[in-house]
Amino acid sequence: MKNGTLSDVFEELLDHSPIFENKDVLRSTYAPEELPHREKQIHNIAGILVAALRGETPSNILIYGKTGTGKTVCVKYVGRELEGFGGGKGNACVVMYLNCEVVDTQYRVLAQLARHFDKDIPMTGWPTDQVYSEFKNAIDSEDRTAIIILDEVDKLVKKGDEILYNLSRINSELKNARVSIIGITNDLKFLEFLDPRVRSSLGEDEIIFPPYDANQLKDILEQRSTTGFRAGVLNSGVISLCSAFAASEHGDARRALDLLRVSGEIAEREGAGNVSEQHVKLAKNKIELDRIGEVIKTLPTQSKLVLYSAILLDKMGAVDFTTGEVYNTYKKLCMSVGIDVLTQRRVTDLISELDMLGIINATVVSKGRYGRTKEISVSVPSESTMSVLLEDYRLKPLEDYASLVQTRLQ
DNA sequence: CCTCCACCGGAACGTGAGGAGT
DNA sequence: ACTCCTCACGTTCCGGTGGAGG
Repeated sequence: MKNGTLSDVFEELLDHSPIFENKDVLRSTYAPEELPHREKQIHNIAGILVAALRGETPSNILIYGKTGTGKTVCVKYVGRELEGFGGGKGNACVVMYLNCEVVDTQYRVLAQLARHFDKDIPMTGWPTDQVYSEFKNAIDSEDRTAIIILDEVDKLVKKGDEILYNLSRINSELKNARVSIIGITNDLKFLEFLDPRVRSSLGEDEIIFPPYDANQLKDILEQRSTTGFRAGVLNSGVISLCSAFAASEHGDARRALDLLRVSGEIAEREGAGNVSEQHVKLAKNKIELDRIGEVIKTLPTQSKLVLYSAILLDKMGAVDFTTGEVYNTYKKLCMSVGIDVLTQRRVTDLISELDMLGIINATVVSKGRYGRTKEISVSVPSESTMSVLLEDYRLKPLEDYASLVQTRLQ
C-alpha cells in the first residue's frame, strides 16, 4: 500500500510539475526558435555564409563576445538553417561544430572532423598527417561546402596554431569541396598570439557580440518563460528582478536563465504555487553560495587553514578579531595538522586575498594605544564552510578540534 | 602634544616548478 | 640533455602609522 502511495507521488510530480512546463527551455544550452536582440549579428553571419548556397567559399569569420552573449547559440542556429536550406537547393552544406575546450589538440580536431564523414579514426596511434589526408579526401569526395565551427578557439591556440594554419589553407588542396571556418572566442587579446598569416585568413570577417542590457535580458527571459513555465506561475516582478541582477554583473544571459530556473526549482521544492520575487532572492543566494563553496574548495591549503582559524574564532563568539588572534590560532592549527607555519607577513597577504574573494571582511583600524591592525569578520555561513574545509584530507585531523570547540561552547 | 602599540604593507631577495629554446 | 627564463609562493627586513592614553 505504501508503495502505491509513493508511486502516486512520483506520478504526480512527474506529470504535473506545478511550476515548470518544460524546464529544458530554461537552460542556457537550449536553442530557441527566436533569438531576440541578435537579429543584426544573425543577419551578418547569414550574409557571409550565403555564399555557400551559391557554391562559393564563404569568408572565414571570427566572433568575439563575453560569456552568455549568445555567440554559440546564434552560430548554431544559422548553421542549422543553412544546412536545411542548402539540401533543398542542391548546394550541399555541411556544418560541423567543435568545442575546442573538449577537443583541444590538432589530432583530436582532425579525427573529429573526419569522423563526421563516417571515417574510422582510432583515438590515438595514427600519424597526424594521415588523419589530415583522410579528412581531406573525405570532404573532397563531393561538391559541397563545409563550415567548421570552432568554439572557444583560443583554447586550441594555446597548444599551437598549426591546426588553424592547416585548416585555413586547406582550400587550395581541394578540388570539389570548399571549407570555411568560424572561430568563436571570448578572449579579445587572443589574436595577438596568433601567427600573422593565420590571423589575416581567420579574421577575414569579424563580428562582435556585445553584452545584453537589462531590457534585452528581460525580453529573453520572457520569451523562454512562456514555454518553460506553466501559465501564470510567475509573479509580475520576477523576470525584471532576474534580468536586473544579471545585467548588473556582465549582461550574461546564462546567469539570468540560471537565476530564473533556480528560482522556479526553489518554489517547486517549497511546494509554492507560484514563483515570487522572494524566490529569486533565495536563488541568487543559492547560486552565490555554490560559487563561494567552489572557490573555497579550490583554495590552497594554507589559505584554508587561515580561513579555518577565522571561523573558529567566529564560532567562539568573537564578533571582530585581529590579525594577531587569527595568526595565533593558525599557528596552533598548523602544529596539530603537521603543516609548515608561515610568517605573519605572509598570513596578512592571505587574509587580504580572502578579503578580496569576499569570504571574509577585513578593514584596517587603529586601536590607539593598543596598536593598529585589521579587524576581521567572517562573511560566509560558518557551519557549511567548515564542512567544506574539512573535506580536504590534509585538514582531517581538525575534526577533533572542531568538536572540542563545540563542547567548550556548551 | 607626544608616545608607543601592534600591526600594515612596500621592497628585495630566495627557491623550486615548469616552459621555451637550442 | 642542457641552460635560461618566468612565475608563484615565501621570507627577511624595515619604515610607516591612527589614535588612546599619559
